[in-house]
Order: sequence, then C-alpha cells, then structure tokens
Amino acid sequence: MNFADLQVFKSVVEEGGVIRAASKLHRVPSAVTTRIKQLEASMGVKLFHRDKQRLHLSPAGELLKDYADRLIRLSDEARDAVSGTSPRGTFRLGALESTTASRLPPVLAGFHARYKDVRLELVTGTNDALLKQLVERQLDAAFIAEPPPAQAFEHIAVFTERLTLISSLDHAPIKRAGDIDGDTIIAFPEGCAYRRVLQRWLGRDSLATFRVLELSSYHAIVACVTAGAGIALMPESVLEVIPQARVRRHAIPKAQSVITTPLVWRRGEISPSVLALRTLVAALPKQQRVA
Amino acid sequence: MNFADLQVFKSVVEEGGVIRAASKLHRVPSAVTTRIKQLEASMGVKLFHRDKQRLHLSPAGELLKDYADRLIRLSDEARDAVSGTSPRGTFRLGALESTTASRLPPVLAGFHARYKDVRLELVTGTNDALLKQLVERQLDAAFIAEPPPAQAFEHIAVFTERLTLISSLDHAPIKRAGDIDGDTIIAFPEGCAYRRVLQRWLGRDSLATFRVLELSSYHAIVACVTAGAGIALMPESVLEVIPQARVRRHAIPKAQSVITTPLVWRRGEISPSVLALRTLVAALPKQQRVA
DNA sequence: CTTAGTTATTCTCGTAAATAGAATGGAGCG
DNA sequence: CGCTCCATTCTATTTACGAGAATAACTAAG
Repeated sequence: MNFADLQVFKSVVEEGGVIRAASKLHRVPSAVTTRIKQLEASMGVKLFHRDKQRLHLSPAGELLKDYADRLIRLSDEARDAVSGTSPRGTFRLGALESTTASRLPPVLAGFHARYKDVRLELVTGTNDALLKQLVERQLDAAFIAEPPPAQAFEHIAVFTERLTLISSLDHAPIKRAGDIDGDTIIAFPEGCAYRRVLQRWLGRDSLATFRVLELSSYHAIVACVTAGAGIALMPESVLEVIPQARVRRHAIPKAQSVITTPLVWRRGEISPSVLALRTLVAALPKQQRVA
Repeated sequence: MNFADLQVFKSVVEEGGVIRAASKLHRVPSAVTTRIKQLEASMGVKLFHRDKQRLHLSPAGELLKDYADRLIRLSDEARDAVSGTSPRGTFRLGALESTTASRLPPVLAGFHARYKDVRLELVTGTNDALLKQLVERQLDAAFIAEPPPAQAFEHIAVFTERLTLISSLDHAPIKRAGDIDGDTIIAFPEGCAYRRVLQRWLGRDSLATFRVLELSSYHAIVACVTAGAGIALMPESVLEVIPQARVRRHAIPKAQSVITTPLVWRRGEISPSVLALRTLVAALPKQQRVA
C-alpha cells in the first residue's frame, strides 16, 4: 500500500470508472487498472466487483475508501505542518535564573499568546550548564550571560544588564576589591558567568581565599545579604523584582558591570520557534531591554 | 511522500542511525540515506541536522515523526479492517413487508447484538422490487418470496410460510376458486409474489376480471378484510403478529400455500455481513423458521 | 442484426526509480 | 598512529511503472 495507489483508488471510486480516473490523473487507463490490481493483491481482497465491464465497490472497497480519505487527509496535514515555517511543536528554551525572574515573563507571555501551537519548556541553569545542554540538543536556544564561541553558535544581543554589588544596609561603602576583605561572598554555584565577573573584579583566578556561600536562588541570596551574611553581585533588574530587598548597592566599574544577555542557538539550526523568538525580542522596546 | 519512506524515516529515528536502521530493514545503508534525502527533498525541509557524521532530528523531523507514527498506525488499521473477514461497515438488507413484520425482528436483534460494527439498513419492498435493487447493488442481500434466477444469484432457504386465504368472519367457506366470485381481492401492488400465488390458484393470468384493492400494509389489509371489504392471501405468521385480526381463515392446497422465504445475494459477491447473516439464520431453531 | 462507441483489461517495451556494493572522508578512541 | 564506526557518494544492476497498441465484452443506435 502506498499513497499513489490510494490516490488512484480514490479517483476511480469518485470518478466512477477507470477511464475517467485515468484522464483526471493524467494517466493511461491501463496504468490505473494495473495500480488497482496491485492494490488488491497487496491487500489480499477484491476492492471492486467486475460485472459487465463495470467496476462496483465491494464491501472491502467501501471500507478502504474511508481509510484512503483519512490517510490522504492526514498526509496532507503532515506536509503542511512539516514544511510550514510557522512555529509548532515543542520549544525548549533555556535561561539564566536572573533573566527568568526579571526580563523573561513579559517576553514569554507575548510568545505564548502569539504562537498557540508551541509548547514552551523553560529550563533554568547557569551560563555553562545551559551552553552544555544546547550543544547536547536538549535545548533549542538559550538566554545566557556571555557571547558564546562563534564557530558553534549564533546569537543576538537582547538584554543589557547592570551588575551591582549589594551588602547589608549597615555595611561600609565598597569602592575597591580591598574593601570587601573579611566578607563572605554569596553567589550561584560554579558555572555562573556573573560569578566570574566578580572574580575578575577581585583580580583573582578563584574565590578560594574568600568564604563563599553558594545559593541557587536570588531570593535566598538577597535574604542572606539583607541579614548581613555577606555580599553578592547581581543584575539591578533582579533587585527591581524583589521589592522587599533592603540592601545597600555599591557600583563597580562599567567595564565589568555592564553585561549583555544574548539569545543563543546552534549555528545553522535556527528553528521556526527560535526565529520567531528572535524576531520578537529584537522588536522589544528599549525599556524592556536595558536597566 | 510514501509509506516506504516514512517507514525508513521512522526506523532511522528509532534505531538512532542509518546503519542500524538499514540492518533492521534489511537494506544497505546507502539505500536508507537516499530515501531520507529524497523525503527531505519532497518535503522541502531538512528532517535531520548533520553534525559530526551523526544525525539529529530537526524540529521539522520531530513533527514528521508524530505524523509518520500516526500514518503507519492508520494504514495498519486499514489493512486489518479491509482484509479482515469479520463484518463491518454498512449492511443493506432487503425484506418483504411480511418477513419484516413476523420473522425478522428476533433475527435482526441477534445480528445487531453480535456485530456491533455493522450499520444495518433495512429496506422493505415487493419480491420484484427487492430483486431489482439487488441487481443494481443497492442491496447486499434480501429475504424474498421465491427462489431467484440461479445464474445471477445464490440463496439459502430460511423461512417456511403457510399462506392462507382470509375473509370476514361472516363469509361463507371458500374451498375452490369459484367460491370467491363477487369478492374484492385485497393485495399488495404488482410485484408481490404472494399475489402471483393467488393468481395461480385462481387459474388466471391476471386479476383483471376481479375487483382489486391494492394496499401496501398488512395492517391495512387485515383491517379491510375484517370490515368485509374483500378477501386476501397472506402468511399465517403475519396474522399471528396481528392479534386484533378477527378474520376467517380458508385453507388452500399445500402445493400453492407452502412458500419458502430464501435469503438471496448476488452470485460470488457474498460479503462478510451476508455470510454472517447466512450463518446466523441457518442456525435458527425450527420454530423460528416454520409456521 | 449490424455497427459504432463504450468499457476494462492484457501485453510488450522503453524509461524511470530504487537498491546493492564498493569507495570516500570525517570523527572518536586507545 | 592505527583501528573502528559513521554517513555519504558513485556506479551498475535490478525492479517497478507508465505508455501505447491490441483485445474482449457490452450497449445503444441505425
């Protein structure tokens, strides 16, 4: 059984004869007969009764007619779905915890409203973890913290973040790296790009000489900083969505503090969903893109 | 797009590679590659991303995988349905008014209970009308009143009817054809086999010299006979299902009065439904088959 | 009754499509 | 570096398909 045979069979039934079906299909009658005979042989059932040089649908033929219609309709639908460029299916998107908390909600709401045939799966993780999942094809795209290696990825800059150092309200002003001597560093686990920014500002290869408290939630970090447990570096946009944060902010130089959040995907594998998201975020007004 | 291509595609996805798919399908890897490439070309979309000599499903491929599964499942279902011999679909059955009234109800109930996938359409009509519809394939089978022409039909005897002449209760006994002189004949319209039986008993080619009242319902005929409007010939089994009938019965010779009702179908075109019905009625207990 | 016009089918033949088999070129591993 | 595994390309052979002519069976009109 194949679609060509079913199409021929369907035409014979609908046109009511081999010759009419043949002319409709731009075939010669003998070709149509051969196709029907082969279909009958492959099914092991006579699809038509031959009587006085006329064809009449047999009960088995009537049954097959229904299935032929359904199969042809479904295959057309498959064609449309697959060759169509409008987003559908599952879209696996990765994002940093910070981006998820501050920037993403309105973007995802807009995407979801516009592309109802897409099932959106959002995965949060650190910069490095997301990149790893991207290469392993567990993600279609991700919002991360640094421009990725150009040979394997493509990206567009989307958000601009301003990182700021925060401490408890009663902490002394912090101007230089030396001012935080003795403080505990509160940060995301290894793999977080913001943590590397902090290392660079401190002029260190690692945070080994500091006491470090690793937390996986900005709410937890802010709560600990407020309580005087230590200091942390985070995007100001995140602080804005935690209104209960009662912390003191300490500016660090723009060279380190200004970060762009790119949307990243595997080179040459941009899917309709990613394309749609890219278009959508590129059209975002400035106040939704920079702090 | 055809089923072979979809099957190959499905195997590549499920087996996770061209070589494994090829060995499963008893094909050579190059054949599989060619098939996939052609499928991609016909769809106008890349189904896989090629990366480091490995294949990974693209979003379009994931979509097609779903459709391929559904299409293959549906085609298997079609195969089962069509090549299967258990009754399904529509079963168009014809029967005489008399058979429908007296014998058929329990038979049809049994058939319906047993073959739930069959939509039963019952058409009533005279012997000749049913035979005509059978020839024209508007019916799959029919219960009629006479054995049909053997070159075009097959049949089995199912019911045995005893025809009886009925009149009003105050009518004089009827022994011979001569006794009904002056009475109106009440009968079904032309085409009814019972009417021809009456003609034979009367020894006539037609009923032209009698006054004839043509009715299309046994209830109407019985009512008119009861009222003394005339006499009629009908199966005793029909009288039994009209308990309110207050008529006098007059026996006629068995040679004319005993009628067998065959189930008839077109020669060589017995469908699963007809086969099932034939088996069912052949197994009927005697009291449901003879008066 | 014959003839012209249907119908589906069978047959042969050339072409198009699919497969097999060998060869090629990366990529990963010890 | 050699070995293995992978997908792919190329070419020859086999297979499948459709065209076209011829046939057989039937219908309707002259």
